[in-house]
Amino acid sequence: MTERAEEHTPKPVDTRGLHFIRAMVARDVAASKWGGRVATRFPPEPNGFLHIGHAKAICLNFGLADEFSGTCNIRFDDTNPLTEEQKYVDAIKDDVRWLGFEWADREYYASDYFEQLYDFAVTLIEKGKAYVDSASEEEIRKGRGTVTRAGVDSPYRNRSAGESLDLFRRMRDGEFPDSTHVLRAKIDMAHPNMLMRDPPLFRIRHATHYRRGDAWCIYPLYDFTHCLSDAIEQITHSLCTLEFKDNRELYDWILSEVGIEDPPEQTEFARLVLDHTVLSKRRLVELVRDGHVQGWDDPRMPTIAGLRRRGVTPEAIRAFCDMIGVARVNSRVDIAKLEHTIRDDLNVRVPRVLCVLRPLKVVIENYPEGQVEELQAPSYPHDVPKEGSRALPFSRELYIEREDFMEDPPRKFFRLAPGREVRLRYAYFVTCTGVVKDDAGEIVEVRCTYDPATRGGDAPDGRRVKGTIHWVSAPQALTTEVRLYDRMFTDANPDDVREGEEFTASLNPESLVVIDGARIEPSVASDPPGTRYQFERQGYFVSDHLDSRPERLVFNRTVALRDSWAKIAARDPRSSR
RNA sequence: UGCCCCUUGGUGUAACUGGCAACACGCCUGACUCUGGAUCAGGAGAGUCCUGGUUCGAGCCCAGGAGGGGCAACCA
Repeated sequence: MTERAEEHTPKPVDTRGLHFIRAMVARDVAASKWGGRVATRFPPEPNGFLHIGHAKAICLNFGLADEFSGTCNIRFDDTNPLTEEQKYVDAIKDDVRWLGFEWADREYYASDYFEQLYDFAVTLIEKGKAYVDSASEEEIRKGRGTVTRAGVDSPYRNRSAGESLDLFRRMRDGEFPDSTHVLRAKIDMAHPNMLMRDPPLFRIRHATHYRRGDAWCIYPLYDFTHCLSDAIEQITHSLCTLEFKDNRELYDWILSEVGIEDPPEQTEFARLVLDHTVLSKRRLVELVRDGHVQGWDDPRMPTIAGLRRRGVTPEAIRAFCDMIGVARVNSRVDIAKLEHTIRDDLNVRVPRVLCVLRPLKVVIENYPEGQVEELQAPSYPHDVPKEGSRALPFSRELYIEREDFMEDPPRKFFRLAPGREVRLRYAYFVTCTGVVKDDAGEIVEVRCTYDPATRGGDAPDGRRVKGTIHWVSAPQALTTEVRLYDRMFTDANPDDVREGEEFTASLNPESLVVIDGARIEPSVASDPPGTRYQFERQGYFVSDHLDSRPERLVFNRTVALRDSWAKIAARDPRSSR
């Protein structure tokens, strides 16, 4: 509960269960603060791709607007011509829309406010609250002092408003090279908050801006731009991450000095930190630049584009953001939560299909050679309220998963082994009669017999089997490439490294395992790229929207299924040997 | 050696103006099952960073301490 929310609360609002920002907004609305209006904004800088941390901010800002019948703007915070590009604004808009949020015509750019920002700066100079400093960057940095020592006034600090005004105008006119002058707020060089020690407001940058071209050669800095952009757009609740906490004092100072009425208020929340990945732009850039991944949309990346290519749905991401909540505590979220929301969503959404990742040939000795029959298989399990089915060809030669057969099985292994009977999903019961090995002793073929009476997968005599395994018919199956993605880092916190080590030290060498000769049932042949499936007993997969071709399907694993057998095997060495 | 923020099961959060710590993820059992999936039922796991204080009563209030984080770009 914040002090300011409290003083505006005429009568108690039931805020139980709401996170602190929703509670604050609920109180503000009840108290008719800002006339009961709620206006938020999502303000990315177009200098990179959005990641799941941004998704948290997007869900928060757009979500609040929805919940309180308010508005949420998208605003590009584009005040640094050196780093920003149009391609990033396009990608960002695309990602926000994909996540399911709409800003209608409320698309804004800080760079559209340059003129107004300039005028506000003039106001400040005239009030004696800002001055042009002609010291070098080096001198200014030194003059700022340290966290434990006060800074010292610049020799230019007391120059007249008239002189500063003149200099500022000439800065704009392009008379001076970069870094020769800078406009600074005049606050207090001994302020305990470093940000209040006469922060720079406008700097000279002879650089072409991706939107404004060469119209400007002075550019406003974040602290000056952000609060005023919020004010211009009449934002009420300006939400940002914790590291901007100290900036709030400056935010309020500027709005107050410039005379903004009913100013927006900044509230900070903890940014998302996710296990087994990195979310800082710097780190993400390094991964791309150094070739550890194939690009910003590499399915291992925590970017929206990466998650999307990985097969994650926007609904899953939104559910995840709901689940993790919003608070002021720096915390680290278990990636299992993300995986859970992904499975939870995909489970009721996507059709089931049979795909054998690592094929092992099976010959059904008593099945007529050359015969092919079609078996009907439902696309969804009974507990998923969806309709659909497809035909599965069955023949004498099949493929099963290599790991579903063991010549000498351990305890609790319910799959195929010599003498054992299992069910081929949707098909028949088969019993293993033997194996064929190559010269090296490797099993290259499993021999079985089938029980024709179990067609469809049920035994008329009520006989039961412990295992059901997936399979495909060898002649009809499609050979595909399957990319198995896993968490990008083995360490929960890649940045927590030993002396002299890079964060890349814990890069997971198996974050991508490419399987070349997987076999999938033919029913998927003509589905469009980007179609999602559950490969039964394996996980959720999506056909890669860039690389998958009708003649060469490529699938990405979104997330594996929960695997309690793997847990048993890992826990009990005798079970897995 | 300054200013600011934070501290609740393994993890993320909740607990209206103080009233016997709840939910989710994860984990473990069992049931069910043509996915070792899903579902269902049950369970373990914190006494709320520490020490004092106020109070009939403190996770919530007060004091002191400890630990974590942010701040010294003409980045955002």
